Amino acid sequence: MDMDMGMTMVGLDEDLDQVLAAISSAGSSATSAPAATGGSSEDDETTAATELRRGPWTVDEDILLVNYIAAHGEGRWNSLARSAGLRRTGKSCRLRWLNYLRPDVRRGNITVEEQLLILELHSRWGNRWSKIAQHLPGRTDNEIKNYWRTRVQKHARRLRCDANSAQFRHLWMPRLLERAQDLQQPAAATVPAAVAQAAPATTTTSAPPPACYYNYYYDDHHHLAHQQGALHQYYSEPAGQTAAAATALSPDDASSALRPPSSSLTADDGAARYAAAYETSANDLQVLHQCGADAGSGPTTTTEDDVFAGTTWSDLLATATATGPDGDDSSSSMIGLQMEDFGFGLGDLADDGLWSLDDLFCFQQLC
DNA sequence: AACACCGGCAACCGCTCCCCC
DNA sequence: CGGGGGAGCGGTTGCCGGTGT
Repeated sequence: MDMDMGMTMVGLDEDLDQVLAAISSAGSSATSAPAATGGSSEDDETTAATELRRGPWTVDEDILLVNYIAAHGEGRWNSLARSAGLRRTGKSCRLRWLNYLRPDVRRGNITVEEQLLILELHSRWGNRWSKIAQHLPGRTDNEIKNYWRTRVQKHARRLRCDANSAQFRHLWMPRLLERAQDLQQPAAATVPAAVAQAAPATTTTSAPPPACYYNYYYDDHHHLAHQQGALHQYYSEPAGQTAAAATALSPDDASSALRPPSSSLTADDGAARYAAAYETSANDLQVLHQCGADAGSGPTTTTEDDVFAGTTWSDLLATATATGPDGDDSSSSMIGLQMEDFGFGLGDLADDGLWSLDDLFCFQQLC
């Protein structure tokens, strides 16, 4: 790739900090001069006008783009790029805005609940990343695509099956449900299973998040959301919404470190756990949905074949679990998946009663 | 300490779709 | 109805940082 490696790399949170700091200190003056161009003579300006920049975005370019969109709005990307003084293609500007600078972009770890949704939606739609992203507020198609190509396919390789196959979903979804339940256990510990299953959506999200959640949230989301709120005057997000979202977020790779101590499970315990896991996941997703809807980025329906028209996250996940990957009502649906489907009981699990990748791998060998 | 390898991810490319004239 | 331009989508590339040797 012929990227200009001499320019400042932009792509991490600290770079966004630079953008914000620059905006706060320079104010609107940043819009007057495209610092990235640097041309002083007419010849230079002519050259600058004709040569398009490629590669990583600089802080100055981000500032130009953000300020211009804040003032004039999105759309007409080619003319926007010219008007903003950016030596970028319209496509590049659009991509940068949608995938990185847009105020409602949520970055950071994909939550377990989001992973479940991605897995289910991908089974339904395949590589329709933008369509899948519509049902994950704040996530971009690019992020989901990268997540799928890197992590999901990696897991599939380790399990020696195709990431697109029902076989992989049968193996991986219970694992994700289990993790979702694990991450909810501190808040749900005092709630009887029957009550938890019948509880309203807010039940599992009203308690303060565990410390690990809060740190994650503060570091990766609140911090970012707060800064972006300052950056974009037209963007405001009530603190309560982000706080609610914080309780619903969980680290993507909290897996083994967050496992509870060893426990002995009965078959009934297992069934209850899966049901509870499903409930808490759905509840969390509903909270996320509510936040996203309030921010104007919740699940939307734009096509006639959108099976999730007018649904909440709970409905959405329930729909996903009630219908098989190919639209049937087979036992391959998520919540319909019972341990006996695998031909062995909970007693075959590891000592801690949880599934690990190794567990799954061993099971895979048995199939 | 130096090097190699690999995963994650931002960005680009090519294609298709859609809208306007 | 057809052409042109803009927008969007999915696939791919290549850099960067972390990790292993």
